[in-house]
Amino acid sequence: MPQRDPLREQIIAQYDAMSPQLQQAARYVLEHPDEVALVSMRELARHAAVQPATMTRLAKFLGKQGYDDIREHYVAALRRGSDGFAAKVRQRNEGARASADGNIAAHMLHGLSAQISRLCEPDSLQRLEAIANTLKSVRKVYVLGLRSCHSVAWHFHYVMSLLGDRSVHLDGPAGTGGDALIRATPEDALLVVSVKPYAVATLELTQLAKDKGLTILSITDSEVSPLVGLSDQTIFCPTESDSFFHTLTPALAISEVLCTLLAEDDRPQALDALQRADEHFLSLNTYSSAIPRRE
Amino acid sequence: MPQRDPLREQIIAQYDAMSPQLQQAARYVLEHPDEVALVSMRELARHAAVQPATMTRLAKFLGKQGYDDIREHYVAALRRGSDGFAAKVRQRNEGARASADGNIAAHMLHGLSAQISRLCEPDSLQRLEAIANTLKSVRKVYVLGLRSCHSVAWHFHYVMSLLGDRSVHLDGPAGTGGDALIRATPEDALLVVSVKPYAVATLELTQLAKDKGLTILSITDSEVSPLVGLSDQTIFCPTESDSFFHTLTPALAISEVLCTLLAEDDRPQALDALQRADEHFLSLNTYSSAIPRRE
DNA sequence: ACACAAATGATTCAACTGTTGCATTCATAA
DNA sequence: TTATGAATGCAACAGTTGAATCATTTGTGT
Repeated sequence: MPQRDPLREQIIAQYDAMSPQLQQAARYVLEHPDEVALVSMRELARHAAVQPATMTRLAKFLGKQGYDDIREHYVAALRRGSDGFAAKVRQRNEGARASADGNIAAHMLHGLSAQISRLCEPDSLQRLEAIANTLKSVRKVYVLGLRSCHSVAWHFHYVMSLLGDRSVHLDGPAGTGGDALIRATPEDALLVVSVKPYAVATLELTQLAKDKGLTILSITDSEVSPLVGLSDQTIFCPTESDSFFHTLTPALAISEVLCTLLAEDDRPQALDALQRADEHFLSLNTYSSAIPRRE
Repeated sequence: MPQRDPLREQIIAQYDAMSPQLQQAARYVLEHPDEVALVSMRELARHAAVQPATMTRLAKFLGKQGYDDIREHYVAALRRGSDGFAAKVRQRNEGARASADGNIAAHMLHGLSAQISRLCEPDSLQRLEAIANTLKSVRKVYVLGLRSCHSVAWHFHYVMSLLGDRSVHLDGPAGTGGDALIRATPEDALLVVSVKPYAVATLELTQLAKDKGLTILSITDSEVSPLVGLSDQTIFCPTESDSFFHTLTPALAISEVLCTLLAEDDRPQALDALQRADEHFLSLNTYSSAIPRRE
């Protein structure tokens, strides 16, 4: 499928020699080749969060005479790709063959894609927004997810911790995970993630939080999950997959959507918090090279 | 192949009512739809042997507000067409736009769904299978994912740990995460997950593992990720999302697919391992045994 | 601490974009 | 023929494009 693309290869080859801004521009070009052909340089630069001049400089850096040389390349590629439908038919066939060959991976990915897209049903969206609204209004958010759900809970907490200090992750070594609930009040909420089989510790901690008067929000897998009875609000994530295991990809998607809704609620504050996080990590040398700019 | 194109049909329907010049312009547009998206109006007019103004007039004649409406139509068509794989995605996107009155959640979920479905491209599938094959053949799998990628790495390790003891998670308190590499040998592999911005510690540990002769497999976000140069095999996951944050949902999907491929490789053994895990958890009362009755 | 070079941001400019109003041409009917 | 109205060509427009220039910041070696 990947037709040889000399310019693309050239960009990759010279990438390491570029300045940070040039890298950012180059990376965007690599990831959105069609856009280069379809929009103006300035718009491309805006999307890449880069100065327009940087695109020109990228062209010069690659030895081209100007940005138009780059665009011309991608225009030509797009022309070739779209007109001769021989290429397209070939692509289709390859894809079809791959997925028909009893290819587990393709089948599973299709399934995941469908499950996530099914989360767009009105009912789910409504629940998502409702939970997001509750999360906005509370003082602190305690996040609980054990065993397989740890990844989802942790990720939610991690993103939230970049935005402020309202999130507390209920986890820790030596069974101390629930200790943070000591200071919880009825003005707080517990976001709990659990899918079948439901860990006893999760249910117990949830019950404890409920007794303390916290608002219980849950991400779980079924109407008959034991969490439903304990929760004020619930959103359901599909977990069925081709394999022995439950999938947590839809649950993670839900958690990411929640984070986005929360951040979007107060954009300026979110941007401010992220700015501060950036500076923090910069001074700690946490990340390699440049930290991506946000607009 | 010609998907339903309302504008095209409209042009054909109104063709007979057009003046000769308009017909000439319309004819050229019909026969070279890509050109409309790829070149300027004046150039298009030149190729069609028509006055520039005629193109504007054609747009008005079709009830559009201006030429840009026509161009936008063909740009959109080209965007979708070049995706090749995303015939379904197209429908979804249209649906999303219709139902999304600024609905962030729906838009984001649609995007995630599309990204995952794009992983079904032959190139990605091939990389997935290749990595799975390598993973099958090695002695131990060390799993590394820091910061935002922790969730993916941890989840992979968790699932693998249910299947056997071949997986080692490189994480731990007090910066001891890399210590497990002490006993690593060239017969082992490192599965490393990292997306931009790349944590320095991740790159350093990966380099260390590479020096020790391990096979390096990586899940990362770009051809120009610093991991590419360090890795024997790489699979790419999209990370773009509507929000400030990168999304890790596609990366998690990839990791789950890898787990499935590994488990599927030796079904009986996987089932056996799971059986033993079940018994273990049962004796520990880890999971809530019965789903609570409700009426 | 300093100077120096590279990288980046801001400003400016000529060329080009799509659009519009007006002049010209053309076909047709009286 | 001439009058009439549509179709067409032309020229000028405001806005945008990609590029060049200069000022400022940033990083680096001494």
